[in-house]
Amino acid sequence: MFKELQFRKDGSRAGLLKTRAGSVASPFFMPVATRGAVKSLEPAEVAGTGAQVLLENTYHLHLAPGEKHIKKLGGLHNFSQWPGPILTDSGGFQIFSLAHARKITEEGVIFRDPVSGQKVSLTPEKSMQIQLDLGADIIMAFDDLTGLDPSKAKVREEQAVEHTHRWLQRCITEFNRLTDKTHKVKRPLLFGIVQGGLDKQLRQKSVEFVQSSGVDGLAIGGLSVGEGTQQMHDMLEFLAPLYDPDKARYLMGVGQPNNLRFAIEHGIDMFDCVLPTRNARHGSVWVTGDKKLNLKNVEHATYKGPIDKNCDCHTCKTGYSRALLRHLFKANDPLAGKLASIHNLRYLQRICESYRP
RNA sequence: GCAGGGAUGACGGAGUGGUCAAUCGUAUCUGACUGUAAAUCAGACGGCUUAUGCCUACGGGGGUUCAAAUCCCUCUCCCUGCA
Repeated sequence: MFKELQFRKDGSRAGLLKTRAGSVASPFFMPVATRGAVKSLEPAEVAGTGAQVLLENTYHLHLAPGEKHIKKLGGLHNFSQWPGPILTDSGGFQIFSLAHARKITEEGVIFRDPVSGQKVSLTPEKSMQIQLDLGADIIMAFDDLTGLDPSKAKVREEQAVEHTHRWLQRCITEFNRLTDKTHKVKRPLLFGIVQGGLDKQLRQKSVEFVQSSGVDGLAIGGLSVGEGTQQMHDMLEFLAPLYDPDKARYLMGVGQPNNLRFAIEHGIDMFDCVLPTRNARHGSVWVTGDKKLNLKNVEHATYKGPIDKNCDCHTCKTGYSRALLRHLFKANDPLAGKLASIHNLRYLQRICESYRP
C-alpha cells in the first residue's frame, strides 16, 4: 500500500501510496470537497494547485444527493469529475462538529440534521456501505471524535477510544464482507483512526490497536480540535516512533502551515483541512513566512502587487493584485474567494512538495 | 400662496418629556476560522479616553421645564394635496 522511498534526517519521509485510482506521491495535502466539490473550484483548478487526492464526506453526501443516487450516476469519480483518488471521511467528524444534534450509542450515532431536521443514523456498517457505494478509493473507518471538554474529558475520551476501536472491528468485518471476491470490485484502501485526545497512554494503546488490525493506513484523529500548538506537537512527537513504516499516516484535519511542516517532520504522510479554502473565502491568505494576510483590510486597497510575489499559484502568476482581490471581496464577488482558495491550496501543496525527492 | 406631512449619527430607518450617545439594518474597520451546519461568525463603529468619566450631538435660532431628539415659537429646506 505504502512504499517508503526516502527517509530524511529531518524526520520526514517521502513515498508512494498505491490506490486503485493511481499512486500518490507523499507527503500530500487533500483539498476538502465535502459535498462533491471544493467550494468555488473546478476539478481542473484544484488539480492545478498540485492536489492529487480529493476528500469528500460520507455524512453530507448521504444526506444529499445520496450514495445510491451517486452510484447510479457512475460513482464519485464521474459525479465529481475527479479521475484521481478520492478519500471519503466516514462521518465521524460530524459527531464532533454536530455535537449538539446527535446521540451516540454503542450501535452508532443518530444525527438530527440541523438544516433539514431529518434524523440520520450512521453505524460503522452503514458508513462502510455508503463509502463503498460512493466509490471512494480510500475509505475511513467510522470513529468517535470528542473535543476537549474539560468537565468530562477523561471519561468521554476513554469512551471515544473504545467506540473507535470496537467500531473499527465492525468496519473491517463489513468492509471485508462487501469487498470479498464475489463482488468483483477492486478493493479500495481502508484506514483506521487513532483517538485518545491528549492522553498519551490512550494514544499509544490506540495506535497499537489500529496498526495491528490489518488496515491499510493509520489516521490520527482528534487533534486540531482546539488544543494549543504545543500540545499538538507534543503528541505528534510522542507518536512518531510508534508508527509502522509500511502504513501511510494521515493526520486528519490539520492544515496550518507550521503544523504541516512539524507533522511531516514527525513522519506524517497525508493531510486534509478546510482551512485553506474556508479562510480564503473569508479573505485570509498565507504569504511567505506563514504570515496571514486579511485581503479585506483597507491596507490592500492600493496594493498593486500579487498576494505573494514569491508564489507560483495561478492567482499570483496571472497578476491579480491585492487591490483587485480586496475590491472583489468587498463587492461580495465569489471570484475573490476562488482566487484566494487557489492561492492557499497552492501554498500548502508547495510545503508538501518541498519534502519530496 | 393656502392646507397637511417631514428633517435623527456615512446611508436607510426606530424613538414623541427623564431609563438616549440614541433600537435595528446596511456600509466601514478589526479579529476568528483546523477530517466544512461556515461566501460564516464575533467585536468596534460621535470625540477624548483606563474610565461606571468628560465634551459635543437628533436641520438653524429662541423658549417652556428640575429635565427636550421628543412640547411651544420662528427660520431654512424637502414631500403631498389645493389654488
